[in-house]
Amino acid sequence: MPTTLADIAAELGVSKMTVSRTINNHPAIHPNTRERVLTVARHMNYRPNQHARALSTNRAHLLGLVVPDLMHSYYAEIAKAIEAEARAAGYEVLICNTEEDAASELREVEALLHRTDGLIIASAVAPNQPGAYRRLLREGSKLVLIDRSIEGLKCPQVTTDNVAAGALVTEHFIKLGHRRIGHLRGTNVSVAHDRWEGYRQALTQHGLAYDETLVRACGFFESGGYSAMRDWLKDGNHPTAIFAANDPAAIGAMRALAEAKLNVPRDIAVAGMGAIHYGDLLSVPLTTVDWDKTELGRQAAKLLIGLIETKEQKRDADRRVIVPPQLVIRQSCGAKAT
Amino acid sequence: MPTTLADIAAELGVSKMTVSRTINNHPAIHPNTRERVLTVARHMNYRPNQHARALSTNRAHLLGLVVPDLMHSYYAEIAKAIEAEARAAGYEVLICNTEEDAASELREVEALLHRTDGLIIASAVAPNQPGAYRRLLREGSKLVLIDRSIEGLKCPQVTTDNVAAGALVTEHFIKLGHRRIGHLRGTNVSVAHDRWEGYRQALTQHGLAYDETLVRACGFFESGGYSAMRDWLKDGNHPTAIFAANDPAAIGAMRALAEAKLNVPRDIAVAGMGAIHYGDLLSVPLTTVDWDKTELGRQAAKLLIGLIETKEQKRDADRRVIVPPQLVIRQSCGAKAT
DNA sequence: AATTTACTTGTTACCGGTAACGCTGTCAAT
DNA sequence: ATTGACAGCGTTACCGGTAACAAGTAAATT
Repeated sequence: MPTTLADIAAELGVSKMTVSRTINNHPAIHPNTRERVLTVARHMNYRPNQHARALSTNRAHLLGLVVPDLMHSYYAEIAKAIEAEARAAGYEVLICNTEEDAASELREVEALLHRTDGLIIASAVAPNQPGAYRRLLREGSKLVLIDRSIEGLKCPQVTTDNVAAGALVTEHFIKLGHRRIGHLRGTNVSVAHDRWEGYRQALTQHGLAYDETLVRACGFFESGGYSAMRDWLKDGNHPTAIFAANDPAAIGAMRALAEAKLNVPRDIAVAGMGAIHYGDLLSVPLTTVDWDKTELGRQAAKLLIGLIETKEQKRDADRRVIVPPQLVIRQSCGAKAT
Repeated sequence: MPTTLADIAAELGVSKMTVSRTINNHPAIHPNTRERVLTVARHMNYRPNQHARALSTNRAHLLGLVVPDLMHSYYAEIAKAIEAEARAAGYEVLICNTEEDAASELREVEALLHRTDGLIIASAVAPNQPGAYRRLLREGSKLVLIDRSIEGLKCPQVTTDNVAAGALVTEHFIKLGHRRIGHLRGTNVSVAHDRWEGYRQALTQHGLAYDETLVRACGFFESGGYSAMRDWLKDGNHPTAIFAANDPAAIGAMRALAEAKLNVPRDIAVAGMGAIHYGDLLSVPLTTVDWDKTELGRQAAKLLIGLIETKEQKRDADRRVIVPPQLVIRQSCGAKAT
């Protein structure tokens, strides 16, 4: 059985409170006492019981992180940054992988809320369904949305500018001379909508008509990009350039193209989004849009910890943080070397 | 304030215990009562306080996972498998990233042990320093080692056969006609030792002398592989084939080779280990050794949960699980297409 | 009818901490 | 000498659950 405060107190003939105060660096403790307590605590190998502490203080020093795909280096990088930031502030991080499933996400979120002090969520929930999260926020849960936003939610949200990101890619294709630019859309979440919006804006701005037949859904996984592209090739009438929902989808699309013996970028140009790890080392280095994922994670962690540790609702309560997106030109788009 | 058992009990005019028993599916509850309790619980949006429960039962339903590099798809895949397995058994997973730093690993492990029911560790601690973990085990901590083993520790360990894996790669190079096969070694952990051992065994078995000058340390990160290879090229007298500590290191080495305008595999053949995600899509697809990481994670989670949930020390207490390694031949080794 | 048995519910204490308040003793100010 | 302030430490109650035991009631047995 591990040592408790009471054990130390008994050993020294003082009260539990004295020991507790010492452990928590309370000022009203005599240096001599402090010394004696700390010595015995160390000697008895004392470690505070976090559950008891959490029960008492209603503070677990635990953050929850909910991501749709831990295997995607994008979220792994975010997770790593959050973990580092949290640890520095004395928090641990509980990670939950949802595989883009909104239903299981909501179930997990409910479970996590009751053992953590707050959650950082990259949500798979449709942005026009803020109901569940609105209720949680009303009940006082501390939430921060990361990567994907949900409108009308009074909580901090940390994202990139996905409209700009989508426009960046589309514009780049236009400048390279493409006129039939296709878009593989993600699922029904903000980033997919925004990237699609950016795509349309760029087309319009450059005098190109938006053509519905050039947009297909593919989700955010490689498998989705692969099957969407394969079907498109089978159906015929495919575009000369593909802007995919994200890098895994782009890689899936390129796999379908390779199988069809089509050359990227000569036959079809491809670009993704999110700057996956090793995207530069692929057989056809992937043109994409990058933004500072570490910053994303760091900001989210900071905001959440701020929400937790400040009593009054500060102006951070529904702060929006936007990290700027940046076009990364590599070979898959067919641009001459930069 | 969230609803508690007492709130529900008061609402219904029953005791807390009746509510508690209902929530925990205790059999001795009248169906009518159960129904009434559950209805009110749902209506009042009740969620059990996990800290209180943990304090009472000394069971947190939380597992800790300690990995050296979350950005490495290898560990992300393991983490994902563990998380799925744990969730299915009613556990959540707390993830800690150590960046291969043994000191911070031990610090974190201490902290995690007091809020989890047990840990799964891919340890960066040297295998001949089992002291810290031996003490924890003696104190009754539930530990399972994954990926990397530490000898003489009475806890389950789940790994692949790294000696065989190292031999597989080395033998493959030998069969391709290489005589000067170099090895980039990882850090001072079991897998690095074992892969090195397999390398030496294969050399000896095929009548090749082990040459110390053909082995250099590079750690387990891409950066280490890069700088080790770059230095080697600068120093001259490099081998015709490189067996790297793991896939990131192999990728780093290939980057150094590319910078030196050397062709892989024509000028130097390369192989890694661990089958990183997208290793097949690199500009030079990476020859590597693969094993079932999902199985690795699943087994580790099962064993840990077994340790936690069974009272007596079962024979699982120091079970070894070995998943078989398998050579994956791609282009970086220079073999003709398979 | 008396006793046993099974089923259902309640009581009490405790898990290991912490908050809030109270008590004692010392020392400076009046 | 009295008072007040303050430092240092203790008491009590409570956080929200659960284990262990007790007890009441209805059905079954003798």
